[in-house]
Parts: sequence; C-alpha cells; structure tokens
Amino acid sequence: MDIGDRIARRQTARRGHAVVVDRDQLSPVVHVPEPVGRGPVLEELLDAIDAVFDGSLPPEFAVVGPHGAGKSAVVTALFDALNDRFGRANGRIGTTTRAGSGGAVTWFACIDGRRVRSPFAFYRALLSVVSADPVPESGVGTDALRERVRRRLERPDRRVVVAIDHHDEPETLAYDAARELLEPVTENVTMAAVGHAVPEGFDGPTVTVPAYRRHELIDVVTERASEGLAPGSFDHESIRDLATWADGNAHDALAALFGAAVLAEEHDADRLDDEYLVRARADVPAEGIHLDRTLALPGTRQQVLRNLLSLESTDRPISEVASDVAASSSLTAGTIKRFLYELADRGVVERVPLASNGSGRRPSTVEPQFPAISFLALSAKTE
DNA sequence: GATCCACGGGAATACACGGATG
DNA sequence: CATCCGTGTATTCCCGTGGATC
Repeated sequence: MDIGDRIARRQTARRGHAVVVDRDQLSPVVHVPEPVGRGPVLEELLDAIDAVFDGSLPPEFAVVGPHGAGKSAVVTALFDALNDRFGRANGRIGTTTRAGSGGAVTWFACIDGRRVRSPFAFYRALLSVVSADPVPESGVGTDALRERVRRRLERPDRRVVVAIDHHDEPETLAYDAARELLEPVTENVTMAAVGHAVPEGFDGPTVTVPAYRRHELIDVVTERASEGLAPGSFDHESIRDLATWADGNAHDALAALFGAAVLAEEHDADRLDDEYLVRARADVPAEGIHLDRTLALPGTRQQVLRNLLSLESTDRPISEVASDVAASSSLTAGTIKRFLYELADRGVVERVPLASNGSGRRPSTVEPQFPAISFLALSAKTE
C-alpha cells in the first residue's frame, strides 16, 4: 500500500464516522503478503525447497497443521515471492536469480483444491501460472489445454513446483488425482501437499505449522485491526480477549473481528463496542468450517445459504425450509432440497434430527456451520 | 460447431414405524 | 417373540439440457 492509499483511507474514515477503513485487511479470506509471526515456519519451508537455490528441483514435501494456523497464508505468500524471483510469470522478467543465469525458470503454482475440482480447471490454473497468454475459460477441450501446458514445460530448463492446497477436505482435489494429472504433462515437477494431514503413504519431508500461540495471535489480530479499522476505534484489551477466545485459530479470530466490524458499520457506530464483539463471536461456530469454503461454492449454493440465513426459524424439516427458500429464489423447492443435502454432506450445514412427525422416516433440519455475518457481508459482494 | 459445467427434475434407494404373520 | 411387510417419508444418485465461451 502506498502513501496515497493510506491518506485516502484516513480521509474516508473521517468523512462519515466509519469504523472500517479497509475491508480487505480485515477479511479472513484475504491473505496478507507478509504473514505475521510465521518466521520460523518460513525458514523451514525455505529449507524444504533449498535445492531451488542451486538451480534444481527440491524433493516433494508436505505442509501440515490445524485449521486456522495459517498454512495457506504462509505458502501463498512464499510462492508469490518465489515466483517474482525464479519464475518469469506472465512474461515479466523477474529479478535476477542466482542460479538462473542460463534462462532457467522455476514456477511456483499453488493450486487451491477448493476451487479446482476438475481436470479442466486444474490445467487452467496451472497454465495461468506458467504462461502469459490468456487462459480460456471454456469452449476448448481438456486435452487441448493439457497439451498447451505440456508444450510450455517441454524444455528441460523449465520447472514447476505445484502445491495442492486443501487436498484433504471434502470435495476438493485429492493429492493423488493431481499427481495423475501432472504425469502426462512434465517430469520437471515437484509436488507439495498442503493440508491438515499428509497424504496417504507420504513419507517425504514435512513442515508442521503449529497453531498460533496466544501472543502471536494477538499480534496477527492487532496488525489486521490497525490496518483495517479507523484509528482509535478499538481497544487493545478487546483484541487480547478475542485472541484468547480463538485459542490459536486465526480464522476464527479474524472472522469474529470482521463480523464485529460489519455489525458496527451497520449500526453506524464509531467504535468496535463489546456488544458487537460478543455477537460476532457467538456467530462463529465452535467446530465450524472455514469461511472460504462457503465463498468457493457456486453462486446458486451461496444464494441458497443467504436465503436460508434470512429465514426466521429453521428448526423445521428440510423440505419445509426448502419451500421457504424457494419462495424467494428462482430455483425450485426440489432443487434447493437437494442442494441442502449436498451442503450437509460437505459439512457446510449440519443435519439435526427433529422429533418424529407421525409416520415415516424422521425428518431433520439444517444448521449453518460457518460465520453467518461474515458470509453475508462477503458473499453478497461477489454476486 | 465444440467444449465445459452448472442446473434441475425425478427415479431409485434407504429408513422409520406400526401392524400382521409364523 | 422374532421377523416380515406395507406405507410414508427422507435421502441419494443419475443424466439430459442449456448457457457461456472459444
């Protein structure tokens, strides 16, 4: 962010009495380029890819850690920085490399398994990293796309490190599936697995990203709050409480902070009062899923979730809930019912059994398993 | 015209319960 | 008493269709 941006932010903040000056800084789904407090992990990752500095490919490796520990944040930040240095992505001449004097290139692609679920999408994501040309969205066959990637990586001095992020979540691109997709494309490739656990049978080097310790998480949240909120609109005691409550989970802490900011904004408040923090905290389910998983869903599913959240009471059978949602939607009740079952299957909502209503199989209802306030604020924007 | 992918309807299957049957 | 059966409901699964893109 340059000085002009900073000044503009303050100006905006002073015009109304806006609490939020930069939403992206607060958003739990936006990674910052310089992750706070993950120095040791960065060093370990640099060790894992050390061979790159000698101009060769590092061995396959894995990154594991609990929910909200910042795995994705640190890997994407590192890969972005490495790409600037070793990959001439998008035709830009990167800063000179120590090893790459002969024109050798190493690209670093971090594939988001939540958003890349088909072979077509996989090759598309990969191509957008290793090629400057525009990548087609459809209308071209998967075979053609794979061939383009293959030709691009044909030369022995072109290498690529491909990280599969979220490879072990429900409905995401599995690690083995990604390996099979890469096989016909190139041999100059190193894969890396980023997830909660190492893939089945994996025995390579593994970097563990531990949950944030309390003071580290305080730093993370304070940093975000300072960048994203108006000066003097929050107190540090609240931030410390928030970090303690989140118990090392940065996602939960940031989701609550963001939710509180959204509430304060809605009420035209000029401070992040405790009232908002308490409500926002209650809005983050204890064993919930990452907000980004809901935002990676197709538009219609997000629409259904938004409508679902606007219903007064949800402790009714799924079929009734589906009819209500259908009333304010262009989709039919049958389709919405199916969506709700799908979402329950992925853990986005949870099925809760209801009392039997006479004869037949017992009905169940659904409860959201994600931070609703943050979801509504972020999902609406993308439509 | 070819291609991918999301949509949407509905068929097929699973389950819960009460009552009939051996 | 244990098991089977019928009925009504919940849940899962499949596949043709059409929009968007090249």
